[in-house]
Amino acid sequence: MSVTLKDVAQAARVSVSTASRALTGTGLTSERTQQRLTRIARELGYRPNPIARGLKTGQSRLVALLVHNLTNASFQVMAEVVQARLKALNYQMLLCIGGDDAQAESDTLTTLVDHRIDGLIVVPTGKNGAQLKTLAKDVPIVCLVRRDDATDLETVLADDPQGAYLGTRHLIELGHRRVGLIVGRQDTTSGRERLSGYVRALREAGIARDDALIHAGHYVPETGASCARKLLDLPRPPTAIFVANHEATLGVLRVTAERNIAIPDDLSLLCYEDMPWFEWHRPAISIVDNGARDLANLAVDRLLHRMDKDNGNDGVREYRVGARLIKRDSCRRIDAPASAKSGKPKSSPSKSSAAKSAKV
Amino acid sequence: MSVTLKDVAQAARVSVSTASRALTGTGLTSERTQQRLTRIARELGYRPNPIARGLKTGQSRLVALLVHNLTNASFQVMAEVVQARLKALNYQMLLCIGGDDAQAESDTLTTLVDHRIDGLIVVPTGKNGAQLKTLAKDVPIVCLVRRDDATDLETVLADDPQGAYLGTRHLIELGHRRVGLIVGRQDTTSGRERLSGYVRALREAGIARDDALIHAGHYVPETGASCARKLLDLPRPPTAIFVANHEATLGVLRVTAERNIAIPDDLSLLCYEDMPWFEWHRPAISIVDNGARDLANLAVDRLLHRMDKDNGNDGVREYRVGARLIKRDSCRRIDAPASAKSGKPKSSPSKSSAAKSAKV
DNA sequence: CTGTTAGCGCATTCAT
DNA sequence: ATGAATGCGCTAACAG
Repeated sequence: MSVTLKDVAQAARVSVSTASRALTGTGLTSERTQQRLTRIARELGYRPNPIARGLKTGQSRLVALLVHNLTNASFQVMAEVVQARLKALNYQMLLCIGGDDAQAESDTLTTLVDHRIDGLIVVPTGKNGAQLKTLAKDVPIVCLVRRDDATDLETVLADDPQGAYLGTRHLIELGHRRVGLIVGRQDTTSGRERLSGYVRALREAGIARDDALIHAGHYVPETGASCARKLLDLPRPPTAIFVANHEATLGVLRVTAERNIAIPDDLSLLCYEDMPWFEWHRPAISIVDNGARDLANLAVDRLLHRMDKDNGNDGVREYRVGARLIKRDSCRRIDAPASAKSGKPKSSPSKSSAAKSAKV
Repeated sequence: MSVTLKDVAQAARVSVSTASRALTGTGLTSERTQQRLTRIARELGYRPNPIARGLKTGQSRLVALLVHNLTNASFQVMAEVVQARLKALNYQMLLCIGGDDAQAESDTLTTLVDHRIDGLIVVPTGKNGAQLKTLAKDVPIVCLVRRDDATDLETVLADDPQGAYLGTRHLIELGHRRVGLIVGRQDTTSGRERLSGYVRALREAGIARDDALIHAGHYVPETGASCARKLLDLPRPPTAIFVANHEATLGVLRVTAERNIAIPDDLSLLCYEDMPWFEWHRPAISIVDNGARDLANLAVDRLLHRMDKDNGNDGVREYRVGARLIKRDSCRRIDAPASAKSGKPKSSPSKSSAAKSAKV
């Protein structure tokens, strides 16, 4: 079927080992045979068999990325980035989707090491720490986005405390004193950290924390919808909502639409993690950018580093990729904390007539 | 490092071959040793090495999916579906992203067969037909979404002619006589077929085709924006736009927003291929569902079929997954083809008051 | 610098 | 029903 090293060797009248050395460029062959072999190999259309090579070397040229899904925009760009980076280095990406499920994660992990992957980037569920720890002895692992507290693996995290802080502070600076927060499950790193950033911004501004304004939930649109309703049904509803649970954003928008709440006129909206359509949306949605692209790149960097030299457990550390506030059009300044609006019409005719007040 | 078959054999005091037979369940061993070996293997934590096995059998338990990107919602669900299906069968998915680039596709393809993938599902660019044809001799291949005309590979397509027809007819039935079409590049299967479906619906309705209403372009949001502008700047702009170029949808929405064109009051909008946020959007966006999930499932089915028995080139055929019209809220009935509207204000209060004018 | 030998872990042929 | 032997394609000692 396909030409093997043996074929090349025979054609060149050398031994297989010489052929191997020449083609792998170990520098242990004469310049001449090196070039000759290379040429012959090319002519014959020789392609080394990674399987055979892998059996010998214990390497597979396979690197796995384990994420929860491909619905989350951050995971999408991470997958794209990782795959692009790896391809450039002649690695193939094994993309696995764990659904944030402990069992699925566990199964996948064992299968992956079975396949002798050369490296792994994983968004851990946090429930298979022991297993991860064990596997880490055999294969370089980098955790991404979430930390697995039961391990001491190299980890690349978003700076969620900072991101949530920046976002919240932004809203406060715009005059909002009642900022609703819809955040992720508190058993996840990001969920907890974003809450903490929010709390800190409040504290710094001397605003009392009001737990009625804080809702944590699963990473699904429905969470956004139900939490938004709860917030808006409050006797004194928030003037701004910070949706720090990416997936929940859709649900929140749905509710504001249902209730004819104009953004940003009636309510300021700030979301976490960018999505392609956020900036095309009307109004363009302001966000706290978690830096998905940079997170992925850094994770790859770190993984390659550990794969390269066997940097054992030395220098295992945690990295943070800073968050950035990207102001678009979904947050507005408010003066009067509540009560009647001054409402001068805004330049945006299709919007609620109350628009203008936003500006001042 | 890890326990090998040899270890198991030794522990069981049998030969490696017996161990192999027992564990692979060839039925060529006594029931007793079979069970005994299984038990011992489990106790020892034996995991077969796919690399070694692959070297022998020529199989890798690896199946590749080659798509253009992960931005397109259809590709996202396809990746998720393929990966889920394969995982259940103990295959790993190699996800490759070709960017709709001929060179990248070509490179990727060779790398994949190097890795001895057991099967391939590919959304072809259409520019590497010869190569695909060659590879198909070595590995089962199923084309997805696009056909590569230079090959005779098993292909799973969306029923784009039907989908575009259904969508266009729907708009016509709502009273629209001037339906703008923003469609994909005409050098792609789907681009051509969607145009043809549109044309057919027009013809059946006795509406003359107006090329000023038809725009084809690359699969990017910018296409949608520029094409939408051209359409809306027409002396007699369309009363409905059918965005049959998925990626272009964002651009179209941007323009309608910029211009304060209310949907569906001023303009009906119908899109192709679903996205999670379409139904959360306000107004919820009506779509022609290409059936991404079913497409992927069928592709996997066909691939498995060919992988299973070596069904050579027998029964190579093309499959179509029917499209479905999903009516939501972005299309409305119009009565007067042109002129002043009878304009009953719609239930959508937050929309522009200027809405009407766009109509004429 | 090159050829010979050995073996990675496993499946499979051929004996028995 | 089982063991011994062979080789998948390649790399890596070990000699020369």
